[in-house]
Amino acid sequence: MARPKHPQETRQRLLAAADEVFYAHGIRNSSVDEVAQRAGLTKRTLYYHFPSKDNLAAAYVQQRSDLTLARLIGAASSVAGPFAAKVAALFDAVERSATQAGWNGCPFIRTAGEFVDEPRHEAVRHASQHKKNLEAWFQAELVKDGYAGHQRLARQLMVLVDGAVAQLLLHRDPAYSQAAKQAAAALLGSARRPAAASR
Amino acid sequence: MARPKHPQETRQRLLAAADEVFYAHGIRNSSVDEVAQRAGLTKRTLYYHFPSKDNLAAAYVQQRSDLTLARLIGAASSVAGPFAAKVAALFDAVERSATQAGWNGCPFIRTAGEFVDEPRHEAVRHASQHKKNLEAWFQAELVKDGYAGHQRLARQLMVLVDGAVAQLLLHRDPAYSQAAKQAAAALLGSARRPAAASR
DNA sequence: GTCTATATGCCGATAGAC
DNA sequence: GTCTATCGGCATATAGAC
Repeated sequence: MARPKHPQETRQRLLAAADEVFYAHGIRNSSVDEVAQRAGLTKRTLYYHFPSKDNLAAAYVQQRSDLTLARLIGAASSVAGPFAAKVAALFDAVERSATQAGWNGCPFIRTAGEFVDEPRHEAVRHASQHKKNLEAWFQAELVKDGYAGHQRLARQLMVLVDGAVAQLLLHRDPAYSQAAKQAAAALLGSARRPAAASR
Repeated sequence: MARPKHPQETRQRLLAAADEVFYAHGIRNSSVDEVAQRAGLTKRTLYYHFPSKDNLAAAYVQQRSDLTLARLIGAASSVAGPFAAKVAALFDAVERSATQAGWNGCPFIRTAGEFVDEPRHEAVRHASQHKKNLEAWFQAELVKDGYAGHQRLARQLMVLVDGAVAQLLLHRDPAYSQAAKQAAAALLGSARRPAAASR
């Protein structure tokens, strides 16, 4: 077995292994043995770096949230022009991920579903917070572009994104993300900026 | 322990118990002991009526699908007038369910998430089929009302329904189903019937 | 048809050596 | 810091009595 000298490296390796295993099979359906083995370590070492499986699961969701937010907002922000164009780019990024091998749905919705009988679980709280963070970014961009009804529009965009992901998981058919993208464009189009509408 | 004489009654009782237990905790996170105990029977009797836990899980999802479709389509159909009004009633029915104690999200999305590493599982197939059945009803109603683009509109309605349910599970806030209902109204309004638009 | 009792295996977490 | 070995519990599924 490999024996890294620096504890932070070992911790990161365990987190990377947890990400693969938990995302592939679900948290409750994975064992800490699987995670440790994937990291090339033993269970006992895992428990040296993490106090419990629940704590490891929470760290996994938190790390996923950071990476996912950076990827989604990055894909949207890489496009110049109005907010509607950025939203279209975000839906395209979602579709690209979802059509790749190994894609297994939204880890945050899946975590909320897995631990529906433990709503206070730290992993569930991180999952909810992730969605709130994306919604807050939507809202800030809508305000920046002068949209009226930014609160409702941001909620509708969240509904469209998560609805598209749910359908993609159920049917594995990109037609649903296309439909969601068009719905987002229609909603943003009909709720034009008041400044533009009054000119 | 109660000893019903008719096997069909016992089977139904086990199915009712499975519905409660599986929906409350998830399928993989429930034991057949829990289900049998909830039914007032023993595990051995459960295995007399069902060949395996997987088979029981599939029967649970199938039964949930029948009841859910009847309830949703019934709530929509109880409203007179155009299809848009029926859709609004459907979103209201979803919100009423979701704000009741014991509501734990969409069992079909949750099942697809739980068994994401077993996509051929019978329970997963029933869950996908359930969504396809609701989408087919949407499409038939859209055709009946003379909407153009009924295929895309039906997909968008599915995205909005499941997106609303996902947000309701994550945040337990009916503002998201309200937002989804308004988005559905806006999409149906801007995609008016070609007959009405050309008159 | 329903029961008690059990086979067999995996789980999360820990003891103690080095 | 990482290892080998193990504890106690619970899982699905089955044996055999009545």
